Order: sequence, then C-alpha cells, then structure tokens
Amino acid sequence: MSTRRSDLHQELRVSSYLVLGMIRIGVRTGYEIRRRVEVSTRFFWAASNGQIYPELRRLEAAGLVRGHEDPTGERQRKVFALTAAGEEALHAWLTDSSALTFEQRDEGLLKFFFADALSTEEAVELVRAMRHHHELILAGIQQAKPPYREDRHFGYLTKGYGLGLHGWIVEWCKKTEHELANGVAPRELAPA
Amino acid sequence: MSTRRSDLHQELRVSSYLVLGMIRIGVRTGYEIRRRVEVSTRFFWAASNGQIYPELRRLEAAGLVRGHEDPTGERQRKVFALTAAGEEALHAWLTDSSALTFEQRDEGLLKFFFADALSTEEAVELVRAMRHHHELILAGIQQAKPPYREDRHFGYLTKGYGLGLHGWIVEWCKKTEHELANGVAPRELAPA
DNA sequence: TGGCTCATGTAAGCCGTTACATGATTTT
DNA sequence: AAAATCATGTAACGGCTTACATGAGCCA
Repeated sequence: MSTRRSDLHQELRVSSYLVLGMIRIGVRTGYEIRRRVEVSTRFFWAASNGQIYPELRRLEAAGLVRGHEDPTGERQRKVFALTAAGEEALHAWLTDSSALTFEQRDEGLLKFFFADALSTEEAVELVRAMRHHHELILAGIQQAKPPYREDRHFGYLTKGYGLGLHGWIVEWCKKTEHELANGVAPRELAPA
Repeated sequence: MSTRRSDLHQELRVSSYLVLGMIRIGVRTGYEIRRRVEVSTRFFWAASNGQIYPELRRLEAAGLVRGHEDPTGERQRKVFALTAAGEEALHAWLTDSSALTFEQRDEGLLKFFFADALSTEEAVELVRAMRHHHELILAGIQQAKPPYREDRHFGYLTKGYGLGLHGWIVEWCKKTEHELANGVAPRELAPA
C-alpha cells in the first residue's frame, strides 16, 4: 500500500533512475552525468546540478551506488558504480509496466491555440517562431554524437526518435505557415 | 531590466495567459476553465485547481480581469471577463517573439534510452507500453470536440497538431517494435 | 436519498531550476 | 596571466500537483 510505484523503490523518482542508468553505461561522476544529460536526454528528461549531486548522495545512502574518491591531483573527484541492489532497482524500473510519465509544456502551441486573436501575419510569425525553436532543438540533437559502442544501440535509436519527432514538428510548421498565408480554410476538422 | 520577459508583464507566468486566453474565448468561471483545459490544452499545457483559483485572484488584483458574483440559487459562482488591460496583456504575450518554453518529461523514452540493459522481448514490451500510452492520449484528443465557432479555427488546428504528433509517435513505436522483434540492426545512425 | 456534477478554494509538499560559492587544473 | 574547463556542492525560491474541505443543486 504505497503511494507511489511499488514498495521496493518507494523513495526513488524517475530522475533517480536517470542517474542510475547513466552510471550503468559508464558515466561515473556527477559532473560527467550533468554533461552527458546535456547532450543526450536533455530534450526528453533534463537534470540540473541541484538534482544530480543530492541524488547521488541519496542513492549511496540507499546502497544503490557506491562511490570512492578518485581525485585528479588536488582536485576532488568522486567516481560511482552501481551495486547489485542498484542494478536490480534499475532493471525493475525498466521492466515495470505501470504508468509512464509523459508531460509537455509547449508555450508556442498554447499561443497557437489562442491565435484567433491574432492577424494572419501575426499568426504566421508565431508559427515561424515555433519552427525556429524546433530547428534549434533539431540541431542540438544532430550535433550530439553518442560515442559508438557495440552495446549501446538504444542511444542511437533515441537520437533517431528525437530527429523524427522534431522533424515532424518542423514540417507541420512549414505546412501551417503556408496554409495560413494562403488562407486555406481549416475545415478538415470541422464537425459534419 | 527585469528578470523575466518584459517589464509590462513581470508577475505573469505562462499559466496566467492560459487563464486569460480561456476567459477571452468565453470560458468564464474557474470551474469551466478547469474543465476546458482538461479537454483541450491538457496535453501540452496542464493546469489544476491549485493554480487556477489563485491565478484568477492575482489577475483580478492586477486589473487584468474583472469578476462578478453570479450564483446559481444559493450555489456560489463567479464569472470573469477581460479588462482592456487584460486584453492588451494577452495580445502582448501572443505577439512576443522572445523565447518559447518547450519542455518534455518522457519516462518511456528515458527507459528506451537505457534499454540496452533489457532483453529483446523486454524492449519490445516497453515500446508496446509506450505505444499504448500514446494511443490513449490520441483517443483523448480525438474525443475532445471543441465547440464549433466561426471565430475559433485555431482550436481545430491545435487538435490536428495533437493528432498528428501522437500519431507519429504511435507509428514510430509500431516500426520500432517490428525492427526490434526482427532483429534489424540499428545502423542508420552509426558513425561512418 | 444517494450519488454525481457544479463550484470555490486551501495546505502541504515535491520536484526542479537558478544562482551562487569554491577551488584546482588545463588551455590559450 | 587570464579564461575555460573540471569538479562538487548548497540556498532560495517557484511552480505545480495532490489531497482535502465545503457545500449547493440535480437526477435516478
């Protein structure tokens, strides 16, 4: 009778598994996790320092990761590895078929939803701004070259997903810009 | 020199404009806003009671909306309308071309990113769960029939966007399920 | 008369970001 | 010598969700 997920991983949030997963694929320090997130999961799951470092401490306290100091000269540095319990917790999450969080906050689309208050030119300008935004995201994803490893296919597949999704959005924007500019009446969705 | 957006609308967040926009299209009480959000913007901008009611008070205090009591018998009910300042603030936001918030939290994709730790069957099962999730969202969007009004084309266009986007995701899932099950080597994205 | 819908609101708490603080090492 | 990068962390705050509290009106 827990309030969140199963009793086995009560105090873990999705971001905990992000950290666990990163460590599993060989990303070993807080700093490295931060940077790897920036070039890989950022577009569908972000994480900041304010989360990562406290999270590492929690995971260590829970016995899911083990860290040891490995300084570079005088510069402090703590390297983490999964424990058996950590490996298990990660796998349990990965195969847990209960509800998947999916959330979006899309300010551009919200404006678009209210765009009846705009002139045609203003609406087109808005969609152009949305397109620009997703083109930047697309460029970011394209740039991120996950290091090639035989045992890391899913990084590439995820990149493909990102390219496809934001590519679709960019195409939708182009199409919509044209339709709005040419005054195509948006009737496909009107009731019969 | 403000920290957020322009000085004109310092203390307004995106959710404030959601409320403003809803009132503008004739959604007049907190309760109605709550319900309309559930069947329209929910999939790209959610809002709960805990936001809407305090927000209405803030907007009224700021002079952007005006509310008057309009009870149904003994049952309390407060109806809101935009003031000129509110109309202006909404329009200013709609045409403000500065940065658009776009955030996603996609737990399914995060699991997929780490799916090298899974067996093929488990990975396929995960993608199936993702597909199921987006099929539900799709059904929700399909069901939501925005009331037809000559001056509300963009509600339909937004619905079209939602159907297209989640439709794309569902197709991606189907394709990926097949490729994984048939052992298609994911090499399109591998470095040269 | 019991349950659903209409209707408004608050309190607690979670999750996360931003900004800052500190300092060593490497690169230019 | 300065600037960028490596590296770890904290404090304050903001936005949002969940859950609860309250009660009237409607319908089966």
